[in-house]
Amino acid sequence: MTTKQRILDEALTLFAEKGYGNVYVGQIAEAVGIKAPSLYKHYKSKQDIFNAILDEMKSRYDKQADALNMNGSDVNADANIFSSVSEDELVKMGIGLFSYFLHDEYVCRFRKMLTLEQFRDSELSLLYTKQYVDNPLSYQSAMFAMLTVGGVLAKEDADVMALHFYAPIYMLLTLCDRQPEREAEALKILERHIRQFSKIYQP
Amino acid sequence: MTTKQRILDEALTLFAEKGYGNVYVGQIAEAVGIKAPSLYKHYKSKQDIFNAILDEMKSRYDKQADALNMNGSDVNADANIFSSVSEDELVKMGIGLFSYFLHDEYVCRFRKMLTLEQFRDSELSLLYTKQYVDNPLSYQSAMFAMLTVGGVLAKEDADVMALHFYAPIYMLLTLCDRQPEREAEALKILERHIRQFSKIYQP
DNA sequence: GTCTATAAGAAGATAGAC
DNA sequence: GTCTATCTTCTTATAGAC
Repeated sequence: MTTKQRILDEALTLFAEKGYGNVYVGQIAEAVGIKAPSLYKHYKSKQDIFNAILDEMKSRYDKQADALNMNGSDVNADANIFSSVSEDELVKMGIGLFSYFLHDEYVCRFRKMLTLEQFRDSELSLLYTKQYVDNPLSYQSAMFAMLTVGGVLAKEDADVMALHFYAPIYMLLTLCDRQPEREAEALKILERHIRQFSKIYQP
Repeated sequence: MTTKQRILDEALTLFAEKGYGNVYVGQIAEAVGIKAPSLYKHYKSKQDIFNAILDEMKSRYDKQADALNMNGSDVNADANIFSSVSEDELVKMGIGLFSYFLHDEYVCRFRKMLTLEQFRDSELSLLYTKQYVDNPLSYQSAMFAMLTVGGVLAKEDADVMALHFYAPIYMLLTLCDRQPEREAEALKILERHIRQFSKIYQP
């Protein structure tokens, strides 16, 4: 990993913990193992480092969405998979999504950073909403629409089903960002949530 | 309103917008209409202003919980009310909770401030979780437990029912904190959520 | 590319007049 | 209780040697 990349990595860690305004370039430099003035050979300002993190995030986004099948376009291709999903598979899917968002070292730090900066810039507001609200909901809505057509789940409004499925995952995720010690508890209620979801939406 | 109170009020507004570390005492003073050094006749430091906001919030908490019947202890006393709640009343309750949290001028600013400071201090993490996760869930869990016993709703796990009812409200609330322009849209999906919740939990 | 030295300015807080 | 003036420290950023 080059020094230029290490700067982004350490800066993201610090921004996620303290917020942009509470991190000083000297701290980033120290974390990287160089002196503050050396940073300016790689980035022209502190804001430039922040922008580079944002750019890197955007370039990683498509890969991430593909890995989770969450970019929307693949839903129809996955129709065969979804047309026969079982309760256990739904549990696995929900826990997998939760665990990925919570533990992926890059995704997790980036979400925390966005959480702390979300009110300062409308670009960041939109990015947060897209990544953690709109995209998961629209992907899952398409999924539940197919599951209802396939007769796996009751024929109810798929947008609301997605909300019922995903909103608890989202709330527990933000809870664990604040209080990682509550992860085990969150996983338990998460499983109970999905099993009950599966039960109440039986056709 | 005294100058001392006006300082807290303007500081809270600024902290909720920018975060503690991005607000300077001069900005607070300017918002109040005095010069920075004058602040120090009322509070001994910037941190002291923040602590005073936290103290005020704690003292307001009980009144707020009472107003919403959300302090937990009154649930049993409200058994008569809850034993016969209709779908429309459930919608009204959900929208009322959402609108109160979103529009109460004090609650809203305080929640945004906590959002921006939640990772910096475990006291603030606990406070956020208590106010916006644990207390609403435990109150509603008790409510749904009664509604199931009363035969109004299906006899399912009340903790999970509370999660299904409240998590969408929470997610839409944090969405509107970021993007107030989406409130109308949020209210529509919120009503659809509660009507579908009522339907799928029919006994 | 990294360092030391330092400029330039911002920010929190104090002193003391009024 | 508010002000002006000032202190001290912190912070970003640049200059220039190596």
